[in-house]
Amino acid sequence: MTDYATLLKESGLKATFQRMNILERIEVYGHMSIDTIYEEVIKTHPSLSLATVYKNIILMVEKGVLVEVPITGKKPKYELLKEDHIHLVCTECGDVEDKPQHTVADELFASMTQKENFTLSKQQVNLYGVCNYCKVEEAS
Amino acid sequence: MTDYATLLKESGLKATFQRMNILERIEVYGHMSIDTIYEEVIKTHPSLSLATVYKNIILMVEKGVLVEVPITGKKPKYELLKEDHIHLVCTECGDVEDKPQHTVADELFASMTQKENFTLSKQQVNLYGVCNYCKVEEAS
DNA sequence: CTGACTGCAAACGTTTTGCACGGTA
DNA sequence: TACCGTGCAAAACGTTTGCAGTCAG
Repeated sequence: MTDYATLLKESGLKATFQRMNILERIEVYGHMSIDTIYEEVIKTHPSLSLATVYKNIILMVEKGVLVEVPITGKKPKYELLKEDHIHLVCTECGDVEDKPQHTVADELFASMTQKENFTLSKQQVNLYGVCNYCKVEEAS
Repeated sequence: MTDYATLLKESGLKATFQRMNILERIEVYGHMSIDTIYEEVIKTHPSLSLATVYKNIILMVEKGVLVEVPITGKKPKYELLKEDHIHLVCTECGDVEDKPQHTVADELFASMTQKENFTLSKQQVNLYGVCNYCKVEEAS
């Protein structure tokens, strides 16, 4: 459980209830779209405005509190900035799974950064495929 | 230089001038957004409608002629379906670079597919970072 | 010739904006 | 108290849709 108030203040943002609720919901769910964040937070904070969600997501991405995860054919999702990990993004359901940094992945990063002259940001290594749940669904 | 007419017909689509122009521009540029496709094609085909571009991109992605490449914080780009490769996506300028399939990457795919029960589609391995051009820009 | 495709214009949903009010520090 | 942040409603924007006319096969 993160101290959202401190996190926000360290990023130069005021610790409002709206922002802390947004961060708390994202931490619980892992990865959320704007819509889902809004729908979740109004359950406990019904006066929340969708415009406020938009403004805050943009702001918190700029400040590096949140990270945007793009999804093929769908709206992007947002997660808290956390330690390096790989995203497995399901092309069927859009679900995002975090996987710990992998030694093979490290080699790939080193190779790309050195040989290809392209500095990889490890927070954004997104591999697209079909998750286990959707594989089972497809078979039926 | 691909035979776009045959490619389209094999996918069950009529080979219209609009579609062939769209495919030709995408092949030349490598990766394009809807806007850029429209702006490019009207240069040689001024009566083209933006709605037609939307309809055709959606259709050709469905038919597997085109592949959508999601870009953090930007609109998606589209490329022709081609042999397996890795996408290096620049988080600064949004530019996409293709890199040939890498032996290290193959190991990563095998690992994810076997251990993690997640079937990777090799056409969609997108690594985000900062390209060489933007690195030079940032330094100034 | 016929169904698929196009272009237009309107409709739609999402995101952004401006502003008066309210809350944090 | 001062300013940042919120909520509202309107505006702007990107995308989709319906339809009448056109074209590829």
